[in-house]
Amino acid sequence: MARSEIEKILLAKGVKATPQRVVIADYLMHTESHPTADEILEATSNKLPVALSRATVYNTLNTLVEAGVIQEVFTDPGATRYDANITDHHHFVDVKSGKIMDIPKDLVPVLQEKLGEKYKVHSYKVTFYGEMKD
Amino acid sequence: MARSEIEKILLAKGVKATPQRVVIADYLMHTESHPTADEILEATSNKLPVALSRATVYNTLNTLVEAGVIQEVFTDPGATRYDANITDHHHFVDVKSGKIMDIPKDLVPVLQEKLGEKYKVHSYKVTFYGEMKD
DNA sequence: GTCTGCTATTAGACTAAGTCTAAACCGGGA
DNA sequence: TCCCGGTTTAGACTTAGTCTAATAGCAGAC
Repeated sequence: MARSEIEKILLAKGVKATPQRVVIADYLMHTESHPTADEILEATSNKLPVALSRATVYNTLNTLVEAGVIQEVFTDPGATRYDANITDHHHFVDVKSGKIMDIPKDLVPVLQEKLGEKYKVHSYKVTFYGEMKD
Repeated sequence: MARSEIEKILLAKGVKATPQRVVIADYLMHTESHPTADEILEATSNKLPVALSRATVYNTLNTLVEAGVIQEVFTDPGATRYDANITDHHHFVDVKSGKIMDIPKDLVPVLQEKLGEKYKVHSYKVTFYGEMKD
């Protein structure tokens, strides 16, 4: 994904494409991992003439989440993780390595009507815990 | 559930039944909510002649989780929540109030074999987000 | 071009959740 | 009784994340 592509995505979502935002979005869209804010800070700081501030990383991540460019992932305690895969999907956590894998939505049957009348379900997330076989 | 019942449960799980532990387990087993450590601290502090220390609450919760007496719930960022319902079950988060409801396991179809050969699933949790109808 | 005003970025103070440490406190055996 | 292990404790510490107030930078008006 070229740099200008990312600018287009940001603009299309109503977010001004500043260098800091482009660098962070670029990093997230090219990683398979689900990094924390600190990992993002470290990974992106050498991509700009001046290192990003911690506050900017958090500001930017929150802005991108609100704009629907990225998603937050809550699989475990501690740090929030971020995911540029904004299609509706689930997660698999490898309990040995802590690695998180995306699980396509269509592997899991539709669940929202399972709860019955009392609950109006907006969305649901499945988190699998286990081990990868290799 | 009588106080002595809780002592029995703790002992059966190999945990010494100190007053602090009994009070915390007792509170968790009698609440429908999914309290945070701070809420537990506040709710239990008047149940003993001397208020519990924060460290004790965390120590105890971790001990009880390891012993399988209670479960941790990760539905949102911020504080970890605790649940004395240790049967396999899922959660519904009311996005308006933040309240968390238990969803019995049998409302959700079996999912562990859906991922195919590559993944060995130990467990999975479904978190529904939406609104309660009243 | 330059003024103006808004938004973004920044360093660093601050808050909140949780862990760690070292000391004191038990309670059950020898 | 004394000892010894586990438990509790206050408070220091760590870490994730927010807030604040100042600065930087850009886009439009003139």
